[in-house]
Amino acid sequence: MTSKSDSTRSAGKSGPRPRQSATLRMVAREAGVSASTVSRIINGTVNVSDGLKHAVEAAITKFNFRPNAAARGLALGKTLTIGVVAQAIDSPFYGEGLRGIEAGLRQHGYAPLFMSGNWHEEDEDRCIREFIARGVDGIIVFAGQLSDAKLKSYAKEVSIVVTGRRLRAQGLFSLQIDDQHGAMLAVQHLIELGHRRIAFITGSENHPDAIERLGGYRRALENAGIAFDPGLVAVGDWHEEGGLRATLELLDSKAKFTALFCVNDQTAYGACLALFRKGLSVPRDVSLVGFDDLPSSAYRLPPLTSVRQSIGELGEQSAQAILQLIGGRRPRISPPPVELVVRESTSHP
Amino acid sequence: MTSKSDSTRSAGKSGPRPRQSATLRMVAREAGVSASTVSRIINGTVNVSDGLKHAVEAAITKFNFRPNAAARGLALGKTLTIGVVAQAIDSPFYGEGLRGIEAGLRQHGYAPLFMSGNWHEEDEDRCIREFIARGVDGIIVFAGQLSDAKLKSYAKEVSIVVTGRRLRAQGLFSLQIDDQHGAMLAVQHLIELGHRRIAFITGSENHPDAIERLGGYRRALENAGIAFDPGLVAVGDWHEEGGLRATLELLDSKAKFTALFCVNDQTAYGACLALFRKGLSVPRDVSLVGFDDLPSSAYRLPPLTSVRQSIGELGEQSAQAILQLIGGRRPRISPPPVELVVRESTSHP
DNA sequence: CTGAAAGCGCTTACAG
DNA sequence: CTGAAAGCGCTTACAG
Repeated sequence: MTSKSDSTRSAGKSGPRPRQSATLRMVAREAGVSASTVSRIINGTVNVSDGLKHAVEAAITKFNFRPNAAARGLALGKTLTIGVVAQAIDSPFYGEGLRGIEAGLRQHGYAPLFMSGNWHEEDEDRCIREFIARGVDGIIVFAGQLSDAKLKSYAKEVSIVVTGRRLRAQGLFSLQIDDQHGAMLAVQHLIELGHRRIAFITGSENHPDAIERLGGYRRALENAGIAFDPGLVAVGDWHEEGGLRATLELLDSKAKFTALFCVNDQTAYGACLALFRKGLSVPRDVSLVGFDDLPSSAYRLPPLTSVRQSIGELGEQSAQAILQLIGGRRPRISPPPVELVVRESTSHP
Repeated sequence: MTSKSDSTRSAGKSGPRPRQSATLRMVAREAGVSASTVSRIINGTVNVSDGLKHAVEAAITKFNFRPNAAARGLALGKTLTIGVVAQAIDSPFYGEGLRGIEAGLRQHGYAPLFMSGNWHEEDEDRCIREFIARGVDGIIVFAGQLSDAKLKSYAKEVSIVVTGRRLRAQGLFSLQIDDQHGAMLAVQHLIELGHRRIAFITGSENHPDAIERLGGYRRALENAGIAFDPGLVAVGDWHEEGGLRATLELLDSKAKFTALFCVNDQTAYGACLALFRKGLSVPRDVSLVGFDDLPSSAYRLPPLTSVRQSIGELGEQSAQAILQLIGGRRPRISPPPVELVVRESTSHP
């Protein structure tokens, strides 16, 4: 960065630290046995006398020995690592799912390797290749844009669990929350309150979750004998900004509505601000429902009615599923239920 | 889970998939050279004729070869992996930093291994041990509770970059945002608007960031000749809930204040709801300032004035720093600046 | 029950 | 420039 001579000089001062942790051999010598024996004791693949066991354990403690993961991985052909294609590691919504994955894996000695797919097919593809190169034992694709075909093809090389779509194939398991049902709960709630003109802001038009939620919206209307009006649907971007923009569009279009269902909470946050800017009050002028039930949603003004999906649980289930798949078992797991959480952003029209 | 015979049966049907990716040897044979040569070509440690190079590249493409990371790690003594002790992988604030780390590392062929420390000394400790066992090349401790002594001690085994505190030691580099300055910006802004009775809600009492921000608050008051009143300080928990509770306490205590500075945005969200519940309006009755400038803060009602710290940039810098440290260079990096973002939650008293 | 040996897939001095 | 060989640290049939 600065002058070359300078960086060279400081390199001389503090060179790279040697990684000189203890090895199996050192422990074995200390305990007076062979490396094989130590290995077997550590892995519990043998019964030994208490004395020996104690001696080995003492040596392990003394050296603070922990088996080298790379060596073990190489010998075993597995790494106790699961690659996780996270779409956006900083998403307020998905984060909880990643946490669930982490928790679910840890119980079994596995650790997740997270990489961001950025909702971008190419990036997700790169992640998966990288994971395979790193020899992960399995991969969890937490939502995303990858084509079903590609996923199936990778599943021939490595076990894969994918969330957010329905897909069956050898070595592949999918787990999906019932988006359509969730959307129906939201819209039915509005209908029960007496609303007839209910607008909807979707995420992106081609996203499976968005399609499912739109489907639920339409079905709920239909069940109530309310005609679907395309003029009441606007497209956002899953974020606050899109919600703001889409709501302004809806408002400008002069379409009349007394309630607004948003494809997710972030969109609803944006919608809220748009309504505020136009001098409209929630829920007095417009009832508002989101989807996801983000932690913050209970603290909005007013607290937001939303559809809760336990994404954390979905993460845990994904972890279980991939472990079962790796173990050669076909997972039998059904996704966590969705549930409507009624707060103060909805009322009678 | 279910009946034993059942799970055994399905195991028979779809056993664990073999990981049979190509090896160096296969590529070498295909290209008609030795494994050494292929290795050298891949690593660019040799100049070869174009013909040979093409032959090898063709073989690599044909087999879709990617070097086995465990083997390479074992041979090289490094893994191209950096362990990251994230406190809460699902935090709306820190997530952006993790993303920055990921981006910063990728540019150099490194990948992060994230684990959650949960703001819990024991967990953080476990993470670090696990990382060392996995042979990571370096560790980034992204904030947390670990004692300085422990950190210094680990730094003898592996290079460490830690954020959120100031600490110097061999093999260790720390990076800290200027919390005190940020807090001063916030409080000065309130003072300039004409506020004299300014309350503060802190996070946890012993957290370094909280202490620094409290310090900034006090200094700004002092600079303006306003006496510090302990009755105007309440303790939250960094989350909405604590902000809500602390604000109610403040309100119930009958302490008079026209402005409220919160240790972070999530706390401010909670405060906002508390004020609303008490029939107070922001900013008419109380001006409100947060800290962090979460993406959602621009979409609060009203949009929240906050102190922005570029946590994403901090993540990137941490990545650069750890790579430099590993390379034996002493990092020269100064943390990203803080900046006040004025929105609509503050006004004259 | 336990040890010596081979092997996991790569890299890199060491010789040609 | 290129190959054969040794070695990274572990696990696990294979013999005793």
